Amino acid sequence: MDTIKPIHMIIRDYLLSNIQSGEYQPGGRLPTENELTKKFQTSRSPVRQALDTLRIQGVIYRHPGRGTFVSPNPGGSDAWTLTSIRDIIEQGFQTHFQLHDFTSGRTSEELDRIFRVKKGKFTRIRGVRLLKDQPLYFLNVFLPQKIGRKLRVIDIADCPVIVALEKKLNIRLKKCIQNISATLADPPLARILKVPNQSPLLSIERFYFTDNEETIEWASSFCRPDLYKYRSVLSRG
Amino acid sequence: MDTIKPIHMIIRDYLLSNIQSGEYQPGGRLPTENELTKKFQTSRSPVRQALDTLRIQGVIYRHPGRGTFVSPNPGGSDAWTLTSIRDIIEQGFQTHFQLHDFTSGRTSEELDRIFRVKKGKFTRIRGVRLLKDQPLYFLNVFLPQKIGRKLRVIDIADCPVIVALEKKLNIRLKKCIQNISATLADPPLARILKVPNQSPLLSIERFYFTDNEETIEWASSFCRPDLYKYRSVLSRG
DNA sequence: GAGTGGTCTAGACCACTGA
DNA sequence: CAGTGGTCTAGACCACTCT
Repeated sequence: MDTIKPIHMIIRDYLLSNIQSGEYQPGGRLPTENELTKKFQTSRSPVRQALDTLRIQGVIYRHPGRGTFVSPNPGGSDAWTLTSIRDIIEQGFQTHFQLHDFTSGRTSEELDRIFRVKKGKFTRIRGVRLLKDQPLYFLNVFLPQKIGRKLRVIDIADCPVIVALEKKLNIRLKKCIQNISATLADPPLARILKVPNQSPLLSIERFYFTDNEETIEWASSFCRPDLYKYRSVLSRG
Repeated sequence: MDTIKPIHMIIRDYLLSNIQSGEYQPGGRLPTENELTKKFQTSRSPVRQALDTLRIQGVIYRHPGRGTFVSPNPGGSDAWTLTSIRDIIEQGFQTHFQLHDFTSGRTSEELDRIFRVKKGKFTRIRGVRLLKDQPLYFLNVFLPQKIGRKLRVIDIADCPVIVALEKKLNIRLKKCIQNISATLADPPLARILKVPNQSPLLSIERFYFTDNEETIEWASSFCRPDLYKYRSVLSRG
């Protein structure tokens, strides 16, 4: 926490926490821009910036002449809504990670290609993420070894890997690209996830980037489709 | 086209088309805010609004002090990047739809729940979307019958259903919520998609909403994971 | 008519990067 | 140092909605 938070983020977080707490009900009306400028003693710009962020994430919707409203069903059902890196982090804190192994010194041409290096060495972290002792997904994370060796098992025991990178090593993740596909559970995966052999699995691959578009982490996960549904919101460009 | 396009959309489309045409190369630098304000004879606000939109969609990234750059690999590989409703529409135009059937008068309690009505009647459209004669996914669309009966087969022959709704019926779609999961191909689906029985399929369910958060269309699709990969971009909230 | 959000103007100060 | 993007101010006009 070396920098102060801009006003638009303060307003965004204020609204978000009031929506999550139920202060503003789904379908209910939010304060108008005018009211927010008065409440936070600011101008329209930061207020609109906060509201734009929430609208893009599908949290609210707005209608000229009528007002701003909370979108129905923000996360009510069993689906995980992931619209920003914040959501991935929050998901990590709401679930529990069971570490399988944590090894260093691995090499592969595929990893060289992903991280755009030559004959690199990498650290691999594998484990299962659980919700109430139910396995949600199997996770397979690769980091450049020069970064991975600075991490200890204790660092990733109670927080997501990306949070450990940010807090311990002060690496700021700026962007994440996801590829989503479907696959079948082979016998080891089936055993780990407690599903029948040859079950369908949701396969999510994530590339994490820093400020400079450097790839800093590659994660591949295999999710139980009955327990883990992926939800996203698209709006008008 | 009854309304004029705001400046920020003009700028956004200008940049987008120059990126897609290769005028601005991946990793290359875009004009600065200052240059864009001069080029379009406008102030910073609409310029920033255009750039913010593109950044959220992962098309560009920005760095204080350095400039604005085109993100690498915007859609280069075989994955479909869907970050807005525009992308879904564009995907529809880049592929071909083979209609299977188009029926009206269907009822079901599940549909009543989805469209928040009581004992409603619905129109169902089913078919396959192809790329170069290869089946990408099987599509199953439901609309309220009062809307569906205004559509003719010809209306959806050469454009996506959502475009037909907008052009023919002047219904403006504002938001789309997607649920993504994985499932297995049953024999009929396997035959249609030309994959082995019990193959894994990516299952994408989409709810389309109007201005007023009214559900106007429900679409369920089953995608071949080898030909259809779903990609999305997450950024810092 | 009063209020809403959408758009836009014309300034300002800041931290940061590169030469 | 001049230039970049990030943030913010204090206005303005518009189309739309509600009553």
